[in-house]
Amino acid sequence: MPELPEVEVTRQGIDQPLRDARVLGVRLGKPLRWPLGCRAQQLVGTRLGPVQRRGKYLWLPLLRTDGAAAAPAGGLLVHLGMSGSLALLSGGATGPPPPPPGPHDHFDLVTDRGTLRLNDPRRFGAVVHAPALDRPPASRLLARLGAEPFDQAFTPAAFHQALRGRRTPIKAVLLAGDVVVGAGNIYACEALHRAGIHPATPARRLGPRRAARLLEALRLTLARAVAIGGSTLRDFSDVHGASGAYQAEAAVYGREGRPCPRCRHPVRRIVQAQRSTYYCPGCQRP
DNA sequence: AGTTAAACCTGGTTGC
DNA sequence: TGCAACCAGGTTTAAC
Repeated sequence: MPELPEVEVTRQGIDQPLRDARVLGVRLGKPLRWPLGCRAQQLVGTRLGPVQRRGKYLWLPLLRTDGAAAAPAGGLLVHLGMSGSLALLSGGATGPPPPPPGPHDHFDLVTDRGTLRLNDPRRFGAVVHAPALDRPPASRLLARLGAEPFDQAFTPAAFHQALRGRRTPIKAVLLAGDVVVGAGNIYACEALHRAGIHPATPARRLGPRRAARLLEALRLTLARAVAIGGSTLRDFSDVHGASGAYQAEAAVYGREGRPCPRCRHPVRRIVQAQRSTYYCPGCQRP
């Protein structure tokens, strides 16, 4: 489920409501992809700092307040995997207690401003404690990530340069996330369609003009998705339970056999790197 | 070194 | 209706 837009929508939903929230407790459900990496009790009494996003990861900084001074207590690195979502529930001092956890609710962060609950049926997601973003295990998980797509320092020329020498299909390069992060299967397909580039094109065959066009298409696609709440295929919802709307305006993803909105050719499905790729053979060129 | 499979886990859909 | 096979938003790890 969650690609960059869904993660960013989630970040925006929890950042302000949980700013400075005091952690009152932690509840763990079934095991996620990796263990938490610290004792739950270690988090109690800390306060939440500004929630950040790196790629498809969220970073929830925790500060320990010792009298007047605020000492870093590390933070939580959260990944939503394929089927995860976060919900912000009432609780603590703000209202009625949160509903009891369901069978797929695997992590609760109970605070005085509500309970942050991770629901993840497939359990590919994770909540991992680290002393800092640039220290293990966070640094190890983030080490291979490419540029942030909205980083203006990541220029079309830099993107073009990063694609040189890679004969892997451009779709697979976008998915790998070691050049630029954020696109998963939906938005990789959509960005390539918007750019008019065939997904099987070897990355190194993209010249500076098409590379620039693809980066711009990726930015427009991701920004549009963030603006309308991301995509909800099945599991995803924002922290208030609302669904995204992008899936309704996808041009090719999940639309095999239906006409391309740009040129009316039937959308085709192929498999690349064990994933379905949707594209239009009429207006996406190798 | 660069690319490609296998693995993690659950649930919904499709087909016999 | 029952059941097997296949599919799904991601990423790490091991193997060609």
